[in-house]
Amino acid sequence: MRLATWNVNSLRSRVDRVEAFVDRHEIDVLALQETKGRPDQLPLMGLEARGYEVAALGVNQWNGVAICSRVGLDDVQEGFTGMPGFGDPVAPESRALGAVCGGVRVWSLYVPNGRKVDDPHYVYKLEWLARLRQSAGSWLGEDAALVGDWNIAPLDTDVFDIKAFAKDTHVTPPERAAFNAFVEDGWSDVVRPHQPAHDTYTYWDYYRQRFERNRGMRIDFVLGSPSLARRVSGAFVDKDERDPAQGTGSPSDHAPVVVDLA
DNA sequence: ATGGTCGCGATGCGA
Repeated sequence: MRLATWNVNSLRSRVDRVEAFVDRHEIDVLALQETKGRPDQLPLMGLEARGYEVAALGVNQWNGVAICSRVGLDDVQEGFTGMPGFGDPVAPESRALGAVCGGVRVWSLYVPNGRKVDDPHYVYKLEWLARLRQSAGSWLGEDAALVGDWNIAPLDTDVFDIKAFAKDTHVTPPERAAFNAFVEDGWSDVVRPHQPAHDTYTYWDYYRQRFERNRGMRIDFVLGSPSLARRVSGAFVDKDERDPAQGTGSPSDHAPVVVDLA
C-alpha cells in the first residue's frame, strides 16, 4: 500500500498536478492539506473517476484537508477530541481529518502555523498539538499514521539556515518539544531513515527562488505507530512536484511525501 | 531589517 501526504496549496489550482501525481506513483491513499475550498468547490471528479473515495473538510481560504483513498474510506472523523478553536467557531474542524483506509488509520493534519512567537496563534498551535497528542495515544496500538504539514522543523538541519530562524516559529524549543513528545510516545518519523541527511526538505518558500537555491525546510511528516512503522519498506519526497520547470502550471510550495507499506 | 511570491477573491491577508 502506498500512502502520500501533500500540502497542495489549493486543490482547485492544482488538480491537474494531483491527478498526474497519483497516476505517476500509483498512490493508494493521499492526504491533502491547504485544499483552500469548501468540499463542494473541490474538483474531485477526476479523482473519483480514478476510483478514489474522497472525504474533505474546509471552510475558509487556507485551512482545509482531505483524504483520497482507493483502498476504502471508513470511520471518517472530523477533528479530534478537545480540538481547540481560535475565535472562529468553524475553522478548527478543517485542520484534521481521520479515516481508516485499507486497515490503516490515517490522519490528514494541518497543524496551525503559529505566525509569530508573540502571537496568540502560537499559543493556539501548542495547545492544538497537546490535544492532538492526547487523542493520538489511543491510536498507538493500531496501524496508524499522523501525516501532513506539522509546521515544525525538529532539527537545525531541517532548515536551510538556522541562524536566519532565530526569531521565528517552527524551530522554537516549545514547538520542537511538542513534536518530540509524539516521538517519545512511540510515533516515529518513518521517512527520515530513507533519506540522505543532506536532502530532507519538503517545503521551499515561493520567495526569492528558494527552491532553485535549495533553501527549504522539513515540516511535512509521516509519523507512524509502532506497528505501522514496522511495515514501512520505503519512502521519498517527490521534489519534482515542487519544481516550476516540471509539470503544468505553478507548483505548490510543498512537495509530496510518499511512504510504502508492506 | 526588509522584501520577496503565491492563492483567494476582489482588498488585503495569510502562508
